Amino acid sequence: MPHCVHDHSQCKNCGNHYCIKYIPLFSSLNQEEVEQLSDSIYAKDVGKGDIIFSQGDKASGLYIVCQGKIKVYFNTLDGKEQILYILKDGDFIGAFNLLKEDVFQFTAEAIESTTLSILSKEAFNEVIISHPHMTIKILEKAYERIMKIESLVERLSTKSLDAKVAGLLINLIPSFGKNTEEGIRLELSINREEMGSYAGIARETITRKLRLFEEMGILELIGAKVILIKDIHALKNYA
Amino acid sequence: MPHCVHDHSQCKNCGNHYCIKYIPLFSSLNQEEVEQLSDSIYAKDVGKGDIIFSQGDKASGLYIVCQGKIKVYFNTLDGKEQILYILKDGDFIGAFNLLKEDVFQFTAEAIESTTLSILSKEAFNEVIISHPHMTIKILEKAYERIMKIESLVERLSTKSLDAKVAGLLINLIPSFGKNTEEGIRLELSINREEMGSYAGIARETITRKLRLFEEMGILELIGAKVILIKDIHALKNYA
DNA sequence: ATAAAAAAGTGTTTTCAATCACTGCTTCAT
DNA sequence: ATGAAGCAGTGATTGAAAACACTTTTTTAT
Repeated sequence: MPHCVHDHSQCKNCGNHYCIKYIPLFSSLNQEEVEQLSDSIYAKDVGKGDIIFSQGDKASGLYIVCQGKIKVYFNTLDGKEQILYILKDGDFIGAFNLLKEDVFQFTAEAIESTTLSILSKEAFNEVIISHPHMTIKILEKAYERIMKIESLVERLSTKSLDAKVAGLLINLIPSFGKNTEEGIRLELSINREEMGSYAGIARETITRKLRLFEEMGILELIGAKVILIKDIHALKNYA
Repeated sequence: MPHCVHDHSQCKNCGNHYCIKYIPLFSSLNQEEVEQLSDSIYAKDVGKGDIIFSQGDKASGLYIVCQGKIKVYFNTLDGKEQILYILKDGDFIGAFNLLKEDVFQFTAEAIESTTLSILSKEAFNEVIISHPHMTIKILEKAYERIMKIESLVERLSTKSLDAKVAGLLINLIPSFGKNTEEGIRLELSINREEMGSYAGIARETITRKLRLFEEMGILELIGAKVILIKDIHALKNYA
């Protein structure tokens, strides 16, 4: 279903007027440009566990997360999944693959109910040729992605498990964290297995290290899906 | 010393006429643009082991490798170095850091005698604003870098050491490999320690795994610095 | 050419996280 | 509401790579 341009009432998928303008990537476009683009952008709803694209698929579009969260991962030789990124509202994936005739090296899967905007390869190429300031915007996003993955390398290459788990938790804050009086509340939509596959360690080790941090008073485990980080400074000292 | 624009005789640093045009990043610029840029580009020679910039330094320029090789690494918590990239002729580093007011998260060190071209932050910002097709070129390079680092994550997250070492060797081919009749000859300017710090494993383990591959007939160790890959297909099967 | 220093190789020991095997706990569907 | 299935927690075991300690080789400097 195409995205709305003029009025909320025209769009069943999203709750915003002029919703394309609310996608950070397109925020610098004017009204006319937004209208042009709206014909090439389609919204798609996916549920938890749904695969958006798979390792090996030909890259055919730019996927923008409007609402929800997806994980991007690949399968290692030893049959495990390694998460590369967790994307939330405003993030996108697939742009760079469109510059070259290319195949996805990873799989994207929704970890909660998610609304995506999908821009076709053709429309994408047209936009970046005609809008240099958008190219710069994409370049800035590319840089963010480089920073993220370089810090993932940093976490993966650290031998200390304490540092890995602390680093993981800090990394999860932008995706799942909410500030409260007691501290930062992580409301996770990933399970222990997935936490492990993001940090590159075993599920059991995640459990044990979280318990360790809890015993030290750094955090509090509220059920399996909520972690209250009570002492962020102490945590940062580990990472 | 400024780069030559007009004639070899004006440039003591490099052996090419119009040498800026030989930097792939600038290959699309016309004569006039090259002349404009040449005032802002300086060449610098560094020797093996020289530090080009350090973790924590404010990013102040774009560093282009004209001739030679540099390693880009950071120090992990446990006091080890993790190599992120090995750059060779035509590669550059520091561009993305200039988009934001930013500090280098890693150190760059020459691993052999190297000639660099350094473009100031100001000149860089000017160029990318006024040359959209150069922005796209940088974006393409950004994508290459993303691909490289994502494949590093893939190698680091694989548990099997055989796969790590095989993956390392394959990764070193573009930097150090030469095709010969007997196979691919790696003439390394990094030592075993550095191979280890690129693959995220111990020096001794590199030694042992290389010996293993040699016993299997996949490669031949010619001294410490030369590796002849005799069976690239077998090697790829491991990675 | 030679000594000194750095790098590489090697056998042994140690360590610590993965794995295993199981129990307890949620979540989900009907 | 209830059973089933998936997820999380836990203690014991194991295995493999890191670390260690040393020798040998190579490189570097004088």
